[in-house]
This record gives sequence, structure tokens and C-alpha cells, in this order.
Amino acid sequence: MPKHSPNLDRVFYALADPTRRAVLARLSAGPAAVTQLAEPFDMALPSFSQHLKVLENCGLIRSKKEGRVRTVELAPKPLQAAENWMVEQRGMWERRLDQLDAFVLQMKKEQKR
Amino acid sequence: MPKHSPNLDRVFYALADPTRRAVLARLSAGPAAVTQLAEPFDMALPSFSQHLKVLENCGLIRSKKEGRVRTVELAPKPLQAAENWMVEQRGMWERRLDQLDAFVLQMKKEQKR
DNA sequence: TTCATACTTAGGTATTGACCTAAGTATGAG
DNA sequence: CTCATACTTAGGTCAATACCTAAGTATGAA
Repeated sequence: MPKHSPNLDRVFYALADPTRRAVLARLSAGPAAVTQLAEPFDMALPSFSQHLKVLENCGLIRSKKEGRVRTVELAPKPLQAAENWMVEQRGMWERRLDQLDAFVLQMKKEQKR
Repeated sequence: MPKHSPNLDRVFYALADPTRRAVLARLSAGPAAVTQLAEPFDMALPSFSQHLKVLENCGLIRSKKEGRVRTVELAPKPLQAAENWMVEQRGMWERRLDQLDAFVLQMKKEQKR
């Protein structure tokens, strides 16, 4: 049984903000520059950049600066590893975490309505 | 596209704390009283109760007071509805939210190690 | 009735997070 | 070289969170 997982803390924390979830949503359609990403939000750019930092610090996105432009994308590796995991896991931990998962899915359902 | 989902905010926020995740874990083994749940944690009872409030406010747990004892359990209905949802959903929203989901699963994998 | 148990309420501190504005840096276009 | 673009850094405000201790309430046992 894990005592404490800073990674999990940070990921869930990152997902708890609607701006950050919207950024992830937009990035699922492909990479984008910071200013481009920020455009839909009624927020000063420095504030928006803080959100990107949160997402990057927990590994959900990554970015690369080319010239003046920082291009942001979803981090790819965790996604692939996760797919494998879903097939492999068994046992009590799995069942238990699936419950958490189910709750998350339920909440997403409500968001969709 | 959803603008803002307080529910999702609250659920993810609740899951961002290791104490609260541990409580959910313990509750997956069955209901328990507040003091019983609090016992493993090096924390004053009022502080612990705050965590329970967070979990209850976002619907992850529910509780009933019988006599002096408040018994806490995982909330059952969201779980069932979520199972149905996983089979039904299609489209871009689904793919996009699956990505979020996959990230969560990856993080859980890391927690398990 | 008296006391212990099982919380609950009240109130305080310290840290963190989400925002802002203003000013700075670095790059690319003209 | 000059200027606009695309951020980035600095620094400040305000609210929310995670703790705490101390004191309260309600219930059940003796």
C-alpha cells in the first residue's frame, strides 16, 4: 500500500481546474503555441502560463521553445503505458482503483451533459 | 463544449490529497466509523473530519449518524451509472476524455509500484 | 446521574494558488 | 537598426486549504 504519491497528488490537482482541463482538451486535437492556447481564455498571459507550468510539472504536457514560440503538446508516453496497464492489472488494488476511476467517469458524464 | 464543471473540479480536487485517497481505499473494503477511519492518520480529528467533508461534498462518500457514531461508506450510485457510461459513449469527447483517463490510470500504475 | 465516547463547532495560523499589472528578454520581420 | 511579437519574470493581492487547540454537544454505559 502506498503511503504517499506526489505524482498522483499533482496530476489530480492539475485536473481539478477547468482552465487546465480545457487546455488538455484542446491539445488532444494537436500541439499549439502558448498564445494560441491562451486566446479563448479571459485571463492575462502570465496567469495562463502558470497553468501550463502546473500541467508540465506533473507530466501531462510537454513543451519546446523554438525561436520566440513555445509549442505545447500532450505528453505521449504516459498514454501508451496506460493502455497496456488497463489490460494487465488484476486484484484488489485494481478493483479499488477502478472504483475511483468509475467516479471520475461519472463526473465526466455529467460534464458532457 | 462545457465551460465549467464544478463537479469535476471538486472530484479531482478531492482526489488530489493522499489522506483522502487513502480513506477511499479503506472504504472500498467496507463502511467504517469516523474515529476508526481516522486512526491510521497522524492528524487531529477535526482536521480529519474536514477531509471527510470534502469527500462527501463532491459525492464520493456518504455517511449516516447512528447514535454517537457516524458511519461512512463509498457512494454507490455514481459507480453503477459510470459502468453504463463506459459502454455507451462515442465520439471526440470520448476520445479526448479517454486521454485524461489514461493519464489517471498511468499515475495509478505508478502509485502501485 | 455521572462519566466516557464519538464526534462537532469555533476560531486561529501559515501556506499555497489564482489572479493581476508592469517591466524585462529574446527573436524575427522590415 | 528598429520595432512588434511571444513570451517570461517580478512582485503584489485575495481567497482557500490544511492544519492546530480548546471547548461544545449528544449518546450510551454503569
